[in-house]
Amino acid sequence: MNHGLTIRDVAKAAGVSTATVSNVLNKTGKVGRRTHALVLSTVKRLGYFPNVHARHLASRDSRTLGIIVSDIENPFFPEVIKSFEIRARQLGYDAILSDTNYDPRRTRDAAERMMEHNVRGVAVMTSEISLRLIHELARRRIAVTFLDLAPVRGYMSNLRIDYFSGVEQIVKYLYKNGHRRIAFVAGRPKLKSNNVRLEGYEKCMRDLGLEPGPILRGDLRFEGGLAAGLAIAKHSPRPTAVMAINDLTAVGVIKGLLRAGCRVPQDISVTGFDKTRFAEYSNPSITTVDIHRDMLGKLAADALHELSCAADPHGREYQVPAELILGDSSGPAPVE
Amino acid sequence: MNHGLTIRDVAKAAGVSTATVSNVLNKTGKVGRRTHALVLSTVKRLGYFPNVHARHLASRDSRTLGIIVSDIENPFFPEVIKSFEIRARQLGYDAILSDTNYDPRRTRDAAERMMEHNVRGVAVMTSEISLRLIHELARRRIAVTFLDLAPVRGYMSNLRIDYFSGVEQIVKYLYKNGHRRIAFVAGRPKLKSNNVRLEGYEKCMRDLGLEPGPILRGDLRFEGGLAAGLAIAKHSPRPTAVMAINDLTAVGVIKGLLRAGCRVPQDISVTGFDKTRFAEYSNPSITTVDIHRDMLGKLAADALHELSCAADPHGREYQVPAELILGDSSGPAPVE
DNA sequence: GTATGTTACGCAAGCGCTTTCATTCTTGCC
DNA sequence: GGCAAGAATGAAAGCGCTTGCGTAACATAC
Repeated sequence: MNHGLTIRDVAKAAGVSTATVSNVLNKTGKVGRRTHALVLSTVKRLGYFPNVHARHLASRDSRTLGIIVSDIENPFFPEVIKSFEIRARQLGYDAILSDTNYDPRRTRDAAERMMEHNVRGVAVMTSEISLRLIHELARRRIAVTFLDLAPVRGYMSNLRIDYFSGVEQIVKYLYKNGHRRIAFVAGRPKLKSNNVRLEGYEKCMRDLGLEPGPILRGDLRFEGGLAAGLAIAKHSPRPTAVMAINDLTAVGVIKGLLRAGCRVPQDISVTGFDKTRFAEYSNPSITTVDIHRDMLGKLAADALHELSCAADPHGREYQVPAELILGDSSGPAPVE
Repeated sequence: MNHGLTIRDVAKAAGVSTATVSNVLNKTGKVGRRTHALVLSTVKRLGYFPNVHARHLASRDSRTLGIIVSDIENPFFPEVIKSFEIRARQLGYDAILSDTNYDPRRTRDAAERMMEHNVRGVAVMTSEISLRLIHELARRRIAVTFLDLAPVRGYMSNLRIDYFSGVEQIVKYLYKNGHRRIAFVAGRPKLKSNNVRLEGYEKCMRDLGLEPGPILRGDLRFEGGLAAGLAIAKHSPRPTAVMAINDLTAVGVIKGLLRAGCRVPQDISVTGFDKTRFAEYSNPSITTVDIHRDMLGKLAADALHELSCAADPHGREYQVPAELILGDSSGPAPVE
């Protein structure tokens, strides 16, 4: 299947040894100026590209980082992936991506793929991963970063999004605008990041002397938001504000409310979370929380680099701030 | 960097040769039942995973397909990527993804990455690729599929989305609803797929005895649509319908129109293209055209598989149909 | 001129696997 | 029981590259 040139072809054409070509390509600085230039021009003239597989095998180092996400179609991930890849490349790594589609079996496959590729590290951005796999990765000394999941250990770092602060900012903002009955549309009860937000909401409400609720079930998607929106419109007494677990849910909630004849934000304010493009492009645009997804990908790559290079790796916790972004979906509570 | 087990460890533990282990793992059928089972259980017990790099090197076959997209954050791509990867895996390939961010230099990098990885084939889903690179790929006998771009040749197939039919369906639908002044918001003039839509619009309009225009410049993104929407609202005589080059543009157009005090669809109908989630989740939801992105990814993988396996490869043209999807952003033309 | 240090380069081993081909083991049959 | 044919297994070469080490070439100091 390989119809390309080998390093030997280049060496022969340049009249040097393969070692010299290799040294030039890897910039080890062991080659003289003249030879260096000669080799480089020969490489270019022939259109030679080194074979990564051979390179990785010989150097016993894949210089590859992996990223496992649960759903590339979830607007949360593309930006994370992009910044991860850009940062990985800057650091000299190749990056490979696996999508698990929220399926534990495919998460297994993804982790195995990472092991087969002998990656230096892998950013696990899904919660469907089993403890067994995590141990397997640790056993092979593959660096790992998690998202709001694991305690830090030798080869494992953790990226912690400050969900609580984000939720707190929303609740306080709504409170300041006169809202007292604030509903919450939840996501998947099994997801830790979801629960953090839900619990944060409950705590903040109580701290302000408000009774949490109603709390509706969602599914992190448009459909769940839609159903919740329809339900909230009929709820009595009707909440004056709805906090949705994420933007997609908020979009659904708004649609449901509009369909039920409620105006947003005049009758009911709605907030989202995550600052996806939906928040900006929605009509009305959505008040949401920016959790800096681009920083997330970059940090993950940095963390993996650090872990995999350290002689005595020491997992760290990275904190990613959350920031309230005001949109047109929220405003003062209606006078009663 | 490699702390894993090798095939030799497995062979030793099972008391067989490495050749036998390899034969078991590759299911060549040359190994007896008893030995087969023994090896398999040993592999499992030890937690062994073969090293892809060594495997690819030795077999001279990467069994890898690549996909190059221009922007993973563009909602057009994630679904394509996903179906591509799923299909590739079904066919026994590893899939690698590169994002070019619309940058010709990064497109170069991406193509080089594909060569370094010795991929069997690559799906090029961006138009920033140079002829030189295409030739380089052909020289290495790497199968290629393009999106509405290249003529088919030996190692190259083409996926053609039936944009014309999609545009035609929209124009006829609007015409039937009484619209006579139909504006168009274009994308990037250099993109062939954009021009096909624009020219299709002009032709359809003329065929119906209508004068095309006004034609506004967009950028395929929200911002361009927003500007166009604001401009159209002031246009005199005001169009009763706006066809946007894609959904994101349509979202912007709607926002612009609303901001300028036009109601959608009562005053002006708006249509999009591509059936991204934005179309569905927008308020109002957008009348758009489904170009079956999932089919696109799957077809690309199939096409590459076919090309790379054929003894005498023969590029083909694959046709992907377009389908009108009605939303709430369009309706009868206002009576004048 | 020899001894010493430095730089530039080549030799060759070997990364973990596949694959060819030779060898050994079964099995059936006369 | 002996033998050929076929099935099962192993030995070893080699994929394209990196890298440790050795050597040649040259400059410098005595």
